[in-house]
Amino acid sequence: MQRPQKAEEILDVAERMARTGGYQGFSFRDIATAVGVKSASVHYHFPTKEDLGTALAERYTKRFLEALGHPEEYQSPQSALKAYINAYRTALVEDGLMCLCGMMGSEIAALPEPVARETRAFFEKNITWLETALDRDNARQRALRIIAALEGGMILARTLNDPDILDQVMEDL
Amino acid sequence: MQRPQKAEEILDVAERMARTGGYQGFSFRDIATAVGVKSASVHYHFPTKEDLGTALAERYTKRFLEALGHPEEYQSPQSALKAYINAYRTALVEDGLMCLCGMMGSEIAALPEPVARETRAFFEKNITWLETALDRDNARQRALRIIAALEGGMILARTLNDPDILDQVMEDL
DNA sequence: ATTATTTTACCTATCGATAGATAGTTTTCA
DNA sequence: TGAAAACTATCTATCGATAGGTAAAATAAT
Repeated sequence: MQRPQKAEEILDVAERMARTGGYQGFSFRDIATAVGVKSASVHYHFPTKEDLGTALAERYTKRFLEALGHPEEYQSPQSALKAYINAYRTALVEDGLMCLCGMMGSEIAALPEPVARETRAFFEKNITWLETALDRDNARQRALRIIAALEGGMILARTLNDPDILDQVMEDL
Repeated sequence: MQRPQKAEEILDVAERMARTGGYQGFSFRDIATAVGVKSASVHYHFPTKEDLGTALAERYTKRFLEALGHPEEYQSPQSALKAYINAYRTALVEDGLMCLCGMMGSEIAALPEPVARETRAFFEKNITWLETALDRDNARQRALRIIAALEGGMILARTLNDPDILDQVMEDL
């Protein structure tokens, strides 16, 4: 069930492109060139763009949640929240990129259904993670607020070219 | 200096497309078809896509701020904020579309510089508007938080197909 | 030898953009 | 006033580049 190494390489390149220009921001040709193969080889691993987009969102969601671990394992809701916010900060500062699903979420009405479904799944799972981590009244509302602030904060920080904005937005939230 | 009627029609159609699929989400051909002319005629009014994208962001920003009016004219910071939030809710619920500049902001690294500049201007002007409206300590930070919550809230509301999410995110903020 | 992978070579459709032409309108000026 | 010139807005036709996608042949790995 594990993916061939080349397929992972393709996903790596495609993810960077998608987190820069969205679903329409990557092409088989450009990916192939960056990986050092022909575009037909990309089609071999991911027959259609829909397949590639779906795999992209799936892997992104899986990695994101795995990096966080289980919310119950944190010592306090505060430390879990801190880790959650830090995951976004890392994406923004170290990768210098948007959140893949924030990107594709804003394009949701233009996505093929399977890609849209997987994008939705990212947010649903994130909401659940935060609800569990926060564990008190209005947990869902608080989860929504945190995710919205992070996604919007990333847009602001990147657009205005000031990574500190993300921290300013999240301070004491 | 006023734009021909046809040019406005082109911008109307292009805006709807851009607010669905981003900067790469509209094409001269699709716009032309929707307006009922040939793509060469769209190029006549807007020579390059860069020109069209810039005009799109400019007009969007102008209309958005004009609809809000001057922040000093509101009776209280609360009522100004309420009006500001309502502008986003209208965009989401009535138009059923993302904020144009939230959309393009997430794509910022993939935009031609003039389009990126105009997108930045939207947020700078919005921050200034809110800073004036709020008028107290930490006004900039509060402005950033409000805009981030609204842009992120729109993404969540649209992705999860639940307009109420925007209100839940903004409640008492 | 068989399977997994990649390549060559191509297809159709669309992209942004341009050239050249043509009516219709507006402006200039003798 | 009326002819000449310029401008507006559109068209047809085409460009080179790129999009996603496919079939068949070649190569690599087991």
